Amino acid sequence: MNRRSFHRAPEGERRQELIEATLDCISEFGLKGATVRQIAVRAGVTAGLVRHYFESKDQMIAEAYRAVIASLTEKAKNVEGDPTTRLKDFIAINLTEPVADSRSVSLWAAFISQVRVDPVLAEIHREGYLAFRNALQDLLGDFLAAKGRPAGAEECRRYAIAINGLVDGLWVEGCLAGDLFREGELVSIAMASVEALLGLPIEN
Amino acid sequence: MNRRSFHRAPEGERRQELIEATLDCISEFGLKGATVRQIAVRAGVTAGLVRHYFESKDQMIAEAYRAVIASLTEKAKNVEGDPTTRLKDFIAINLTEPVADSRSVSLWAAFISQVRVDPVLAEIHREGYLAFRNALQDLLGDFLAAKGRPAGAEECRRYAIAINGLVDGLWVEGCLAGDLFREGELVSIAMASVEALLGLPIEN
DNA sequence: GCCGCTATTATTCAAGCGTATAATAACTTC
DNA sequence: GAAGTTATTATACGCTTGAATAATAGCGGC
Repeated sequence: MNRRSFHRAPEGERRQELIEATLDCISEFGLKGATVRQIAVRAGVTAGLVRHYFESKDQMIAEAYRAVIASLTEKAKNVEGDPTTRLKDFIAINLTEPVADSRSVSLWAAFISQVRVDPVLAEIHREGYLAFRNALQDLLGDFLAAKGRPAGAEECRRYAIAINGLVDGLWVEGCLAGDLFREGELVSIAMASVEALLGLPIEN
Repeated sequence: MNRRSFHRAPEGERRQELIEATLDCISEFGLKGATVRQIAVRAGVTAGLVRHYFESKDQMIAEAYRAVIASLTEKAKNVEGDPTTRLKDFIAINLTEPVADSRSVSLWAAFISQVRVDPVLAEIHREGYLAFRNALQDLLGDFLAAKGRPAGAEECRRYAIAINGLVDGLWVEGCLAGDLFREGELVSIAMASVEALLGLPIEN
């Protein structure tokens, strides 16, 4: 009975592979289908290895959630250019692949559904949400100032809440039932809606 | 060894109790914590009874999802009065308890996360989403007509998509982190946003 | 080219899972 | 109030789960 041959991977690399495999399994089989064994198969290793890299399955799940939030927010937070371009890009990025796809929303929903259950995940969620909304709030502050209509913190906050809600809602709808919308339709609706909300054109 | 005494409930009533217990367990322990045994404990019966009322656990879960969608949509679809009042109530109802609470969003997210996994749940989701959005679309058509600005189907569709996204997004935010908002703040933001989107006051 | 370290595999374990089956207690009917 | 029906309980079965343990194979240092 020969053992499988294997490759000893650098620690960081292997951890990342395991987390990626975890996310694959959650999106394809749901949280309860993401078993240690299934995850190991997906990562091309045996189940025991999981516990060599993570204290428990729960801890690995929590790290996987951090990875999801990072991938959902990093692209949107790194927009560059003048305020108008950054606002426009922020909206478009969040409603276009790869941020907007069915895998992402499945992962997002799976973790959201655990926020009430697991305080660790609740804390990770809150941090991510506030960081995202604050980034949008700053973006809006810059945009309004550049358009010659500077707004106070409270006004920016209300705009940020509304636009964040709008973008999130459209993101979910588009991810879950993309075939109900025409190509680029959600971005177009979002752009027009934000213009109406702010009472300003998003043009240079 | 004496058996437990028990009460023979009417079929409809017992089914409903089991579904309600299922939803309680999902919202408190997550989908994977909603085991047949746990659900039975919550319903005050023994585990075997589940299979007397449902062909399988999966079928019971699907019926539970139908119940969730019904409870999320029935209140919003049954608004009454003139078009302006109905639109106003539609927004307020969706952003106030009992529709807006953390249990609801946990349930919603748990099922959403399974839409990719289970085609049965996917079909239930799509029906519910379209019914909800179409109800909103009709509401908007009536409202715009009453305000003397009748709109075609395509225009109403775009408004419905945007406002549905806005309300859904705010609903999720409020349910997950209600403490980040002041009392009535989300309703107020939503109302002002819809007025801006439509370019009309929501007043009689 | 051997040695030592440890990442990885293989195997095992108790607990919990959904489901199947048989016994029985509660209610209906007459 | 006895008989018949069936909703409900109790128990058992085979499988999967997350985790623990022991054996081993890959690899860097010398």
